[in-house]
Amino acid sequence: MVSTDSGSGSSARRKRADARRNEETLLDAAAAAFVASGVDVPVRDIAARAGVGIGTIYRHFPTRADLIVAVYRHQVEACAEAGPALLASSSTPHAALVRWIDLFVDFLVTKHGLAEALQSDDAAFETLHAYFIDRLVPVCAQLLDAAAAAGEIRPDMDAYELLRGVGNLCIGADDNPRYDARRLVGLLTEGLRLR
Amino acid sequence: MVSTDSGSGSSARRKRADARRNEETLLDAAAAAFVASGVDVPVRDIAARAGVGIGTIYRHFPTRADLIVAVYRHQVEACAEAGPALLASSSTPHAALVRWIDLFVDFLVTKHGLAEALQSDDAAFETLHAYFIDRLVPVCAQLLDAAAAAGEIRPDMDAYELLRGVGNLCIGADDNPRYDARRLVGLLTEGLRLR
DNA sequence: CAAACATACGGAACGTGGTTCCGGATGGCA
DNA sequence: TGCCATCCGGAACCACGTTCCGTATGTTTG
Repeated sequence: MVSTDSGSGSSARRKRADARRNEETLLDAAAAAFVASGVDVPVRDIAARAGVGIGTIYRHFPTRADLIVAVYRHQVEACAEAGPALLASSSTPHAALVRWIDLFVDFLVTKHGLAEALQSDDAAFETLHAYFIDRLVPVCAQLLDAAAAAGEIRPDMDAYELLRGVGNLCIGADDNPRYDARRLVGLLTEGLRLR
Repeated sequence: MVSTDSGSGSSARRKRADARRNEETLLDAAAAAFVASGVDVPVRDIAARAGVGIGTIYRHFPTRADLIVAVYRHQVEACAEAGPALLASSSTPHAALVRWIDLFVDFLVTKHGLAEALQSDDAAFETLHAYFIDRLVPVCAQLLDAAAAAGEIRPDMDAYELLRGVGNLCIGADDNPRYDARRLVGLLTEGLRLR
């Protein structure tokens, strides 16, 4: 589905060996650079870290967003797949929703600058934005629907809006002891509740 | 208190006439540019609009943050002063808090890019950040205290955290019909409520 | 009124970071 | 081994913030 033509792709023509090697190296270098300096680390730094030229990055990942998506794809997929699982294993749909959102928040606040990039209106991040929305909004909608059907939350909440809100609340959450995104998100889900 | 040495300042030495004129022109040009292209409009554009050189901007406003603060100072002051007034005129402290936050949200969502700049960790925006915090956190704290004393909200909410949260929720709120910051902020204040 | 000085102006120039482009290198294959 | 498609490196270009200094102009003083 999500054409991962890298790695051991079999469809289309096989890429040259050095190209595949470089793609791997780049993903590792980017992941390390993101941890060290945030997702807005200069492209040149990633290239240097990987020991390749700048052009090589752009050939493999046409935009910075593609690189970010590639680095975090596994984790986003895991988050998306956790939705239905939580719905099945939690005591109530609302509990599942809260836990799932916690998962999302945990993911965002531990990736320096990712929440910022996600909400940026810079055209370069369009792909990133689209990927998160495409993958996570349906999951969130399913959880919201279940909770609404169970009469636990107000029925008029839009999944896209909620996810953006949560994402926004995660901005600036790292290294700021005075700002606890989790608490605010908790307030939000509490406000969602019907009473 | 907030030394506005421009305009008709009397303390210290009087600035040269052309300098005072330019400062006025720049404030007008910046305000217009912010409306037209957001607060992150290129400095050169503001200079061109004002018909002055780039150096002139930097002499009057050493950082972009200083310019933004100067442009919006009146509105921020008005918002700050509205706090006690609302507390006196509203039926309950919680109502006053909600109305005051609405005021703040209205201000932020109508200034393209201001919410983003406010939460940016860019060192250049330090002054902007500090000004908003200094001026608005005490007001918000007063409203929170009153509502907490009245037993209307949970007593453990920090004013700084709440303001940052609200500010974050305002990011990307303009020209996006799918994202209504006001509704999410409403959810937040609802979640604050004791029940 | 004019000289002399302080103050302010304009914009070239520099640093940084993203992105493009193309001459040269190199893996895959006959 | 030789050829060609593919890929690599990094110089070069663009956009933007910011600095710096030679020049211009308001202001003061003789």
